[in-house]
Amino acid sequence: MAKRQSEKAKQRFPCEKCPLRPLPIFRELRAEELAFVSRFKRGELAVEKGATVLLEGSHSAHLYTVLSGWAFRYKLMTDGRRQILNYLVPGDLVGLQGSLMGEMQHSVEALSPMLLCVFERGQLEELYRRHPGLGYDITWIASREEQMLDENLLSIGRRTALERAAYLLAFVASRGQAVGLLSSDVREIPITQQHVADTLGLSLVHTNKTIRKLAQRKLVEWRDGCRILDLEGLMELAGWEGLPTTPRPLL
Amino acid sequence: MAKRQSEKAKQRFPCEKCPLRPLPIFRELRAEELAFVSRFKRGELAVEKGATVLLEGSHSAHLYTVLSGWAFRYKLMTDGRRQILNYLVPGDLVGLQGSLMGEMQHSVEALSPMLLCVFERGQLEELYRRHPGLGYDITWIASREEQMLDENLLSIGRRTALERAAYLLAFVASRGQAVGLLSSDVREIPITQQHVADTLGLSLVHTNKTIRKLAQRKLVEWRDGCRILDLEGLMELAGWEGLPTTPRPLL
DNA sequence: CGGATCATTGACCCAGGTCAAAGCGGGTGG
DNA sequence: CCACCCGCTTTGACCTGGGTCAATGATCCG
Repeated sequence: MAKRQSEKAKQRFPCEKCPLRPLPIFRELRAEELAFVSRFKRGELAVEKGATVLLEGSHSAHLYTVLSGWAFRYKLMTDGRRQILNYLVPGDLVGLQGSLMGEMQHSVEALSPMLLCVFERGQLEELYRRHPGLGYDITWIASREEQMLDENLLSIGRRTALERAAYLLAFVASRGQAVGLLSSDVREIPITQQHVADTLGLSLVHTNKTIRKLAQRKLVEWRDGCRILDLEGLMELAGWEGLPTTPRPLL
Repeated sequence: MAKRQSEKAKQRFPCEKCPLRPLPIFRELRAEELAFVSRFKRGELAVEKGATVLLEGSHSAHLYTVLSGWAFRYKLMTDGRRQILNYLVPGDLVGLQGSLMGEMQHSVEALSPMLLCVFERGQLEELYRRHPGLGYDITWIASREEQMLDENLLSIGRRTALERAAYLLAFVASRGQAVGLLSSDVREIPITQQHVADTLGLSLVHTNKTIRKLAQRKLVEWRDGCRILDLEGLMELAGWEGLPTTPRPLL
């Protein structure tokens, strides 16, 4: 029943048949809102693994939603120290800060091949004007990001290395799972130990030794990225309750 | 032309004569928006130093704006470890997360006597519907909080103890200064070294030794709270550019 | 005067950092 | 098919930034 793509095929996934929307975690949009989002969408952008989606200091004219794949947000210090701030999975907004405040204060890099829905920054105000409900949704999404950052801050500030690592892997796996990035087919989170180190504020060497301990406890397995063996075990070790299950807005 | 206060005098600062609004950092509201905010406001709440304004896990029916005073947001782990997430100064929104997602995921405590403007959570949707511009402003504020958290995360994750302390004090001082909490009269930030420790993810003892080093360098002075002697020096030590100076929305 | 709350200091210890050197595929050019 | 390189992981040896414990001051307040 797949509709034949136009020659240009800019949009392989029109919003009306968005593969994400049917997922149970996403709140349904009203018909007119969906129609608006659909017009709001400028096209799709495919990026390769390792590509920089947005660069700190830039003034991108665009705003994105992740359609598929993994990415992460990070900041660099002038001497090269890197801090990963959060991970991005399908349904997440990319570049909202830049859209609201002008300049990006962090960079975004793809962890895997990705597909992004492209929106125009300038039309955000119209979105708020025409569909306040969508504006509310965007605030909701920003607020949820804030919550995740709070928890990450708690983690880096107050958890031990082992707890931190357990928390991070449980967190990323939960988020991936919620949007279907992890399944019985695909079980790996596409990150390296360097990513983990730069997220947890640890050195690469110590991160390796810490992950090794998690592996000894049969909580994870590390071959070609990270595979979670025992999500509950990780959560318990970290003292983490898990993600809220409330349905969330999309786009 | 001042209107006589009613006997109850719930509102000593009606929005029209808000002492904050005239400050140069705040964007001006249009007349009808101001009128709406004014009706949106339920009253004022005075809390004492040390009081808990909002508690993690609660479902407050209210949303606040800080009118005067200092506060901080924090999370606790079950075993008592505390992580301070951010500080609040006049103009900041308190409890937005709770309003959007239901349950508060962090607590808020007053660092000094405070005055808060009280709004009703349930009316948020109406605000978005009737005044999309205000909705946009709220998203802007949430996004700015996100930026601050990003920077704090970088700090805890990648800066040394000395850099972290310098960053924190410069950061809090800058924010206080921007809204007139610090002046030639009042020069102290009302925090204890325990607060600093719980913000930076350090022990109290080490925090003390670190602050001592900053004092030796004549960057700060610690008598009865923290007094900043050399803001530029702190910023340089931390490798921090300072707060954006763009005008921000209020309420 | 007795108790609180904070700040300060010294002695000692350990989690995590740094340095250095291997492993271990996978890709690629010869 | 082999040699070599590259990106990533793993391990060991050693060191240090920051933690823990314990005690002492300094104010303030009732």
